[in-house]
Amino acid sequence: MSLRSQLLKGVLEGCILSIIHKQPTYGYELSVRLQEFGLSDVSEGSIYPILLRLQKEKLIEGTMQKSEVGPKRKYYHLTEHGLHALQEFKTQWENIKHPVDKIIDIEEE
Amino acid sequence: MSLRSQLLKGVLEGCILSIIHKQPTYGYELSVRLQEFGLSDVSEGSIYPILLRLQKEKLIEGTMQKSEVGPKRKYYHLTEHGLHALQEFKTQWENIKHPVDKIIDIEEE
DNA sequence: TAAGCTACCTTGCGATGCAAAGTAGCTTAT
DNA sequence: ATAAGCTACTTTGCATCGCAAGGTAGCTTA
Repeated sequence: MSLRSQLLKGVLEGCILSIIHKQPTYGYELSVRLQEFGLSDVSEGSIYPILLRLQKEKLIEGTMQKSEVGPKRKYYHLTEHGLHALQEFKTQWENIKHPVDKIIDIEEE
Repeated sequence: MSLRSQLLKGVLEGCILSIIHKQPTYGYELSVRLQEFGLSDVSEGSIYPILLRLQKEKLIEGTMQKSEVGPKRKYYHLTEHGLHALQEFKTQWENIKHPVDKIIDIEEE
């Protein structure tokens, strides 16, 4: 398991919550969106289990909808509970990001 | 296991490498240094296993040294291999940090 | 001599990302 | 028609990591 995969732990879940919050999205599109944002090579084997887990925890809800150009899609949207989880993620992310950035830049002291 | 713990995966190891690189340090002091930087409540149960793992992977080397005010301390310093690992961590951290910050801030689009 | 700090080590658990393998609908080329 | 290729979702099991919990022991001070 790569360093990148370790660093993504918890992060990926938060990113998915954030993207879905902005606009209801389905799994396959998430991999495209993540790539656009710079998180390339996030496989479906990562995304779908997260979606199922988030649904199980009642943070998101999914509904199947017909597509006019392909197979049916499962669109997910955030619940009230999921919104809180997103805010909690943002807080924790900032709480870690700032110390880490400081620690990384201690060379020019 | 908390969200914070998940977000720290891989991160803590990188931070420890960075602190040791700046100046050879021993385990107990690391918990103090991390706290000063804003990573509070990082327990010894997290730090010592990481140090042993890093040593096993030849990224750091430790030597026992007498202290004039307490028990002996095991000071660690980075190896050549460890310096490469630190640089790799910095790169990966930036590669993830920037996309995540973008994804988190998509609300005001 | 007891308390309290310093300093180190070990074990086992829970959570997560992810590769791998599978199913199936739809579109386009042959 | 039918094969190829894309879209789209699911499941299983593994590897890894942070960390709580519990333990050992030296040193200093009350």
